[in-house]
Amino acid sequence: MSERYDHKAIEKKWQQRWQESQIFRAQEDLPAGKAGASKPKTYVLDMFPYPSGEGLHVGHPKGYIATDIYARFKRMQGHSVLHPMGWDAFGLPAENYAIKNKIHPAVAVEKNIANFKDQLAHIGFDYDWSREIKTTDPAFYKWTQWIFLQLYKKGLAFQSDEPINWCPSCKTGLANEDLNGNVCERCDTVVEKKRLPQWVLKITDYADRMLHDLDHLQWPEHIKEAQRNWIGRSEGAEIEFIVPRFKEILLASSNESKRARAEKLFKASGLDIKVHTPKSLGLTEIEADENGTLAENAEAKARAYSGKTSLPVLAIDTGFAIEGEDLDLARPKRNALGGIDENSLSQDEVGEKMLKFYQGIAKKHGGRVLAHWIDALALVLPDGSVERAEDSREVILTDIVHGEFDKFFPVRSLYISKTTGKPVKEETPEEEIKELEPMAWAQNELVSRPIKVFTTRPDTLFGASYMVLAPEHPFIPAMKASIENWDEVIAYISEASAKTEIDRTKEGKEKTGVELRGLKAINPANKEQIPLYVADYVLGGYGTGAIMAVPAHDERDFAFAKKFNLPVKKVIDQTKYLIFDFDGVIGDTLENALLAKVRMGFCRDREDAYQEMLTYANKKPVHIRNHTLSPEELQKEYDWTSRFGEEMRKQKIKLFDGFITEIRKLRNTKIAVVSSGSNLYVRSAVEQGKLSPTHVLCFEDNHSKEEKIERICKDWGVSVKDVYYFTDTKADVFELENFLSKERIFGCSWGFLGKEALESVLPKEQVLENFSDIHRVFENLHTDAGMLVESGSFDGLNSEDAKKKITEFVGGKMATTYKLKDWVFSRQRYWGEPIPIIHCPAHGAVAVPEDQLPVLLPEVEFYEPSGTGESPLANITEWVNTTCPTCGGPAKRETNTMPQWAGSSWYYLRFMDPRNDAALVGKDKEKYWAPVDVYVGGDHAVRHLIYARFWHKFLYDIGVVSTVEPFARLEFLGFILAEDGKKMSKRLGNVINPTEVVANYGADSFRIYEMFMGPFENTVAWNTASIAGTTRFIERVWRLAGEPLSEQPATVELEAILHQTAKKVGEDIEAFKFNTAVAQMMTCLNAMEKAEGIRAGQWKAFIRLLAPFAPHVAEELWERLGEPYSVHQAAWPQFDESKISSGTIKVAVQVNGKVRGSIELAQGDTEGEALAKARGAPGVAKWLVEGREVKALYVPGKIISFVVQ
RNA sequence: GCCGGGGUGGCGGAAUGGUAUACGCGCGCGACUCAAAAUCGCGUCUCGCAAGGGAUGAGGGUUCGAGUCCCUCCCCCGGCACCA
Repeated sequence: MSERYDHKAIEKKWQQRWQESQIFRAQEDLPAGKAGASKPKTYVLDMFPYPSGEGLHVGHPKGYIATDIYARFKRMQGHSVLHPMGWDAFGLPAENYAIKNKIHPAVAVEKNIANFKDQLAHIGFDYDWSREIKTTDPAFYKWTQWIFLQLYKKGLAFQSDEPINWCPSCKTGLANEDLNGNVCERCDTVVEKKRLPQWVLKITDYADRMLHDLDHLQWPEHIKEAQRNWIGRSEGAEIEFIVPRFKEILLASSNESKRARAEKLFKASGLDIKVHTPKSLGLTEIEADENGTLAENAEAKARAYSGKTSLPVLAIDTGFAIEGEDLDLARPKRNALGGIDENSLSQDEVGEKMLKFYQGIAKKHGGRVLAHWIDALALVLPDGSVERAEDSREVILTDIVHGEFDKFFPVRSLYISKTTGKPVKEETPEEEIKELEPMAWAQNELVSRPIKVFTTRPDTLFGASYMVLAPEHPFIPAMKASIENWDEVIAYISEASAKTEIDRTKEGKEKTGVELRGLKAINPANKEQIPLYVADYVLGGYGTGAIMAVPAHDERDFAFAKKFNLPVKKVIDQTKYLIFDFDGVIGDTLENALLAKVRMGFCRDREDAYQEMLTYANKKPVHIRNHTLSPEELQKEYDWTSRFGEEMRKQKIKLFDGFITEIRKLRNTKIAVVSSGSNLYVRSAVEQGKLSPTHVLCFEDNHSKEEKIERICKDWGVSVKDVYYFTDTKADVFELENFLSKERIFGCSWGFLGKEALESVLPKEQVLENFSDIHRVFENLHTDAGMLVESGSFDGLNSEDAKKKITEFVGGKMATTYKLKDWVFSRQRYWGEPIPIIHCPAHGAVAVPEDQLPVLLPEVEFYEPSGTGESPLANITEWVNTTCPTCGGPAKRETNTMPQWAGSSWYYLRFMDPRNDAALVGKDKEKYWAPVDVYVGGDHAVRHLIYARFWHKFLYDIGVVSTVEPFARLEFLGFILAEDGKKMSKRLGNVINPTEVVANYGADSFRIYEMFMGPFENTVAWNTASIAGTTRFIERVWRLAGEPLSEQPATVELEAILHQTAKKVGEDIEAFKFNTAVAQMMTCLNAMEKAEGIRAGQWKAFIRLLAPFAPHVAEELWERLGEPYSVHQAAWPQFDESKISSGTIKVAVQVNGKVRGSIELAQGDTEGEALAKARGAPGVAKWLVEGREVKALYVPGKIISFVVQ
């Protein structure tokens, strides 16, 4: 075989043969035979491409090659493999392409698909084309529509006209996921908010499950993290703050005790409200003539009259609320209405009269009429809109219309029935009546307005010193009448809404905002009145659109507070205590005493210190650990510690120095020293200013050292009250426990006594044993958590506990919010699946009956978007006009279409059963193939995957699929950049066409090159010059195939390499480490070229290993070896673990950590033999004689290591 | 800012805590050739004549032994980003 490898001819030959023989057709090996011979299955899937007009560049096939290799590998391992391909052909890009090139999108898509398929064909993929699908095929989108209908039936698809993102360039609404920040991801146009009727899918219902199930998926961490980010779950609490509406309130009753009681109750809720009674104001009746002219009155400008009680209802300055459900309506006196007898008139007629009366007053008195006059009325504002009167006390009236009283006058009794819990009725017996809690008074709608906030830190509630509302918060217009600086506020709001979020961010996060003057909120925890602001750093779309601001414990709030000079109140003490038992580290042993002398600089070395101590011992007894030692005993002790204590000694010095270093890094940490104070190390550290203890804990069994401790405290600057004795007297234990009950305490000790003591009073996890623990606990802990201070009865609690307790205390509830928003599912474009809904004037939105699916996308001549927010389909009257499935009456079709992501959210299911007419996937087939075992792709990490997971979980819930997750394993594909390191694009002219590469270098070479470029998930620049390497590799294989095979027994070495290769290639393919698999095959080839001879079995094994990577050349060589077609159906080579090593092992020999030589070890060598060989090894012996050998280490198969001194 | 992943020759990159730089590209030298291409062989981190020494972003720690584990800092890539 001396001819050159003719890749063109050979590739063509086998590509044809594969197609004809259909060997890659996926076959369900259904366990129908039940003989138990069911093959394992593997479903390998690429993210199906959108067939763009640009065609494929070399980056696209990278993933396809990987799945192709994987699929071929699995097939050779005896799996039944599904490896399909299809087209994601709906969507904006296809439509925009069509508009630009003046081709119908359907035509363009067909053309592009043909082009793609042609390009793919040259690379030699094993796709099962019999299962090809495309999302634009009615037989496919019938089921996309079907899924939509199921969602609709379960209430998960609903209509909404909330403002959505509108791209003025693409002329369609977009989902949040379709944006980059605030610009359309397709055209970089800044999106606008537009109110359009939209279909929305309730993806948020699945947020928790999608989050939770991520943990079980074999996906790259960064993709899981992106999903978690996007779902953005945060746990916290919803808490209501109330904003009082009035400074003064008028009670309907003139009962003085009631008045005092009301005032007291308001006060208890933090409301500073003056309560009046008609009597206290000296008001009796309204005085106005029929023209609306009010009589002069120093305080009241009018009075009114009601069926039961005469009372004034016109405000003096600040407005009033009226209590009492028996109060109908504040009415003018009969003479003010022209002396009519109301009873002779109908209610409407009375209304007419009163309307005129009110209008008269409004006209005469500057048009200002205060609320209670008009609680029963609605206001027509200058712009024509109607507003509820009760919210508009200072609105200028141009007109007043009569309204339904009950609807507009929400009076609540301050008394409720004990049994029903409802406001009392007149006939309710006294003993049945229960007064509402103070808070309920305060929360009465007449008295206050609530603002709900979401916070993750309810534990900081006592530190909330102001509130901030998002500019779009509805509270602001609702309270317009009470806002003193309305002009300023409305100016800020309109400015903020004109700014895009990008602008907001660009402005360097400089905080802006405006106070809502005239309003105060009540902090529910401490009843303090706090100001309200509107500021754009609070987002309308997240949480409740309002926050409580805790500047002391939130960065953003802090920045804002600083700018607006707002109080910062610290309520979390982040100080942590570290209890440290120094005596435990440097205990009272001889060794430590000696070391202390050295460290203190009194002695040169240990020996020196000992001599000094010995001199001392000869004069006076030496005390060590409460023992008195004679000089002889001292000598004994010294010898003993010299022998056994060296290691310990070294360690202790390290420990102590290390500890001091670490502890000095700690901030917000108070250090309690456990010490009798005699320890020289501690003293030296304190004296050198390295350590500043704040507390001293004395673990002594009596107070005998009290005096000494106090002296030391003085030296150290520790207050005596911060000394705690730990003795067995109850009082002391109590005191210590008191100190230790602060949960920010950690103990650290290496001494037996100290450690035991600490463990007896601290939870085990708070007793630390080494520096890294200390560091972890003190630096990496959430710095925001801590112990509560200045928080009333909650002082001393830790953040975690306080969260629940404070939330409960203020009547809030624990809540969870998500960043994920419901999926805006309508597109005002032509090229998408029609939404199968019919709008009937009588029955509203009606689902198209399932037997009428698919709703075909009509043929049109003009498919350009209208730009008005109407779909182009709206103009096709013959399509739009239909009949209602419910009543048969005339109705209109929904004209919006689905987004591009619809089809791709379930297509992987269709591949399992692509031609099924009765179901989107047959149950048996689904059970056989699901889930996708390996899913390969890049990009789309968030959107496509989140949408598909959502739909899949829904399909699971309605019993269509049997797995909770669609993609068991995901492999992320790194992109290929152009040779210039930039993204490949037609515009930059740096696109490399795979068809050309294949033509020049061959498909197998191309495939191997793409796999060999680097780790699969890496983004690497294309380098045409480097393909030469893989081309050479293929050609060398070809050439070696021309050599005669050997009849000789295989050499151990070559056999070993082959088994290693079989092992590594298989493992690497499984792990998607194709680059190292290729490297191993190259190594193997190098070895085979150098070998004396290759046996037939070895060569055949190699060809099979190569087959998934280079299917054409492998197939050709396989045939030439006389083996039956096809190599891709041959069995994957097994390896023999015992043959992986070649009998002798080369082992390195280290001396003091440096490699000095290496030896050959035979399989059966014992440790002794190995060490003996190593000692005699060239280059090693010389290093061993130079020093005293103290340690010899043998790690079998790895290394021999000597330590010498 | 937060989260995730990284930082190793001229380049892409290899390395269960065990001889760093496998494999490939590029480059240099040589063989074959009239010559070129192709192919084959040898060499290719760095300082040093050598013995040896030094290098995996910087610094420190643990270990007989660290690219790999721990800590601090710097830089790059990706995601999120005023998310309460």
